[in-house]
Amino acid sequence: MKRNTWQREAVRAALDTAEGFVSAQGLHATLHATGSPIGLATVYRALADLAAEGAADSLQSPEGESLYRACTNDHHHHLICRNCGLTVEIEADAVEIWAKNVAAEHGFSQAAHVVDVFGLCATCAPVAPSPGRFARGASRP
Amino acid sequence: MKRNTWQREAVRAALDTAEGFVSAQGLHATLHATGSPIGLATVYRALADLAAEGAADSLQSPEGESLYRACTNDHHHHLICRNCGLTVEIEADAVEIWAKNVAAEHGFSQAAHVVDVFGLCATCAPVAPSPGRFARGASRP
DNA sequence: AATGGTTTTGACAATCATTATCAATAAGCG
DNA sequence: CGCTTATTGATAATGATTGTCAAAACCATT
Repeated sequence: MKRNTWQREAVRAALDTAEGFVSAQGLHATLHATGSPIGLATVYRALADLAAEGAADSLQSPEGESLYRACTNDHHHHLICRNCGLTVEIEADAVEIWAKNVAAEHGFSQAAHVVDVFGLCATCAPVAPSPGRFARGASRP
Repeated sequence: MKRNTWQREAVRAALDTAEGFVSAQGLHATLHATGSPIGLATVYRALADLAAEGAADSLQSPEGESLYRACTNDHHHHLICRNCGLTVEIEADAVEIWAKNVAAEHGFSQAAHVVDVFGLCATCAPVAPSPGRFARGASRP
């Protein structure tokens, strides 16, 4: 049976509050900063559960960290500033269809896709390109 | 000055030979298996160099491992079997344009994108879904 | 072919995110 | 309230990747 604990609620609340994507480590740090004594392992578990039940979605930053964000439950992709982490949700029906088709054309089933765009947002574009949390090169366009 | 060493050639050759994407660890294991005494750190460095100079492209498996593949130097994306690692190169001009546009529309510059489709290939679809090297859920479609 | 200045290598330690362990705790049912 | 069992959390373990640094290799030059 699944039980409701204040820890899980805390993680869910912190996720809802967070702007853009956050790492499990970052979320744990945030929670601690607000006085919550929640354990790190618990944050990982709660995030994994939320992602599994569709209440959060996850992606990997180019450095390989897993990032999570509260999910509005409809499918979308993300435009992420590689300097400040600002995230914009983008809808892309065209891409959805394309992904499904291209998989089918090659005999693939159960297709999942990773479609995310990293760049510099209008605010960060002028500043020095200090490699922030979202730096290392993805597959080059 | 950049120097040519047999180690770098070995990595390049092993990459060319490999089917689909391989991890640095895997490539190192393969090289050892064929008798090469190359060091693990060297494989990492060689792969990073190859990726930096555009001779290889890299992506992250859903588990967060960095995977590399010899690059044919024109830009494309990948359709990857999450069970056996079979990789199909796919071209997607439409997606290229879409990514560029969506970034521009939101004031983003220097856009890079991560567009890869994971699924089960025709061969693996029937077999039991044993979670192979490419298992954990990406952003759900 | 020998020399010398630099780059590269490789064994190993260090780092860092994530997962496993397992006794102690707390949820929810009766 | 008491019992059963899922959950927590401190810590150890894991596993990929990167840093360190002396020794070896590369290559232009002599």
